[in-house]
Amino acid sequence: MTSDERIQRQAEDVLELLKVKGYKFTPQRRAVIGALIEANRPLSVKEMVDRLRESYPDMSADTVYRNLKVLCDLGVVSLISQQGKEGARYELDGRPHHHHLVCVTCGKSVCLPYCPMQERAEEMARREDFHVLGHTFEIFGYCRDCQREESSS
Amino acid sequence: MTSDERIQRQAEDVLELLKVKGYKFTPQRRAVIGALIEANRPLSVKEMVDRLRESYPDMSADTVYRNLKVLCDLGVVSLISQQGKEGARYELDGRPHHHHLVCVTCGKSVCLPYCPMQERAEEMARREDFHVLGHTFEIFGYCRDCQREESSS
DNA sequence: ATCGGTGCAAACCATTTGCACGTTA
DNA sequence: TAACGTGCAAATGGTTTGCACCGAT
Repeated sequence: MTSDERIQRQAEDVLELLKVKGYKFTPQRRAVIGALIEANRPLSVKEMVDRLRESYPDMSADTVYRNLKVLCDLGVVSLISQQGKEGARYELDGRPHHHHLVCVTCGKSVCLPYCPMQERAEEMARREDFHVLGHTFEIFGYCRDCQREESSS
Repeated sequence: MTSDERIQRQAEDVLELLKVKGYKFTPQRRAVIGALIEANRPLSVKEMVDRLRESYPDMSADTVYRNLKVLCDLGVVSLISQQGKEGARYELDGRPHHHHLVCVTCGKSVCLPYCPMQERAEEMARREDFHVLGHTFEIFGYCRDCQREESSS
């Protein structure tokens, strides 16, 4: 199974899930899902809106927010914690658990197929009577492109 | 050296650093530092303002923001990435490197004297030509108190 | 035809900024 | 007294909400 095939299948899964749960199909909703699939990395709302407006000039940010909320509630999209203030980033779930490298300059993030969560951390949480829901792990710094700009300026 | 002594000494270090760098001492600035020291855990700006207004009823949020910025620039305070939207949290640096347990309900966070950052992650970043500045690791879930409320409601 | 979804505009909220005044060094 | 720091008020920017209309089922 190629990466494209996997992604395509996932798109179908999402659409199927929406149907099952009684959500309607609208071009906008389809486009939001499509944007996340095509990007294959976390996108900020602004990035999504910019991309989407190429095909749907009237696409409004609220619609993107509302659809992201629906997709998060369905568990097919995850909110990546926001480093800096460029707003939140979202990515499609369903791939193996992983984390991110986040650029502090441009905000772009790339996937890091690695997870540092370990038994030791779980146990420390337990000791605090803390009911663990999940965790975040992000490495931040300058991405390739922003290092270039740094040094050339 | 007790924990109190260490903290006290750190307070002096901070004040000394401010003097060296040419910053002025104001009651507000002193109070912001004091609040972080007393809390000994990450505080949100709102929490700080609430505490500070007990002694300085006129304390304004902008002053807190401005002082936090100064302290961050000096490297004595760190911004903890914000889980959810209750605003950012800040904590005094200088203690051993650690991470946090963050409650998704009340936003409170407690320190986790553990760091999962490992050579493997560093290397993956290097492979991406990513210039690492730092990292975040947070475990989120329900704290003791909020579990109680969950079950009793 | 019904009800969910959309765009628009306004509301919100954390954070930042401009400005005139007060305070520290 | 010369900056710097402060409070206030207004601006900013991401996100949410109210509302009337439109389109999917």
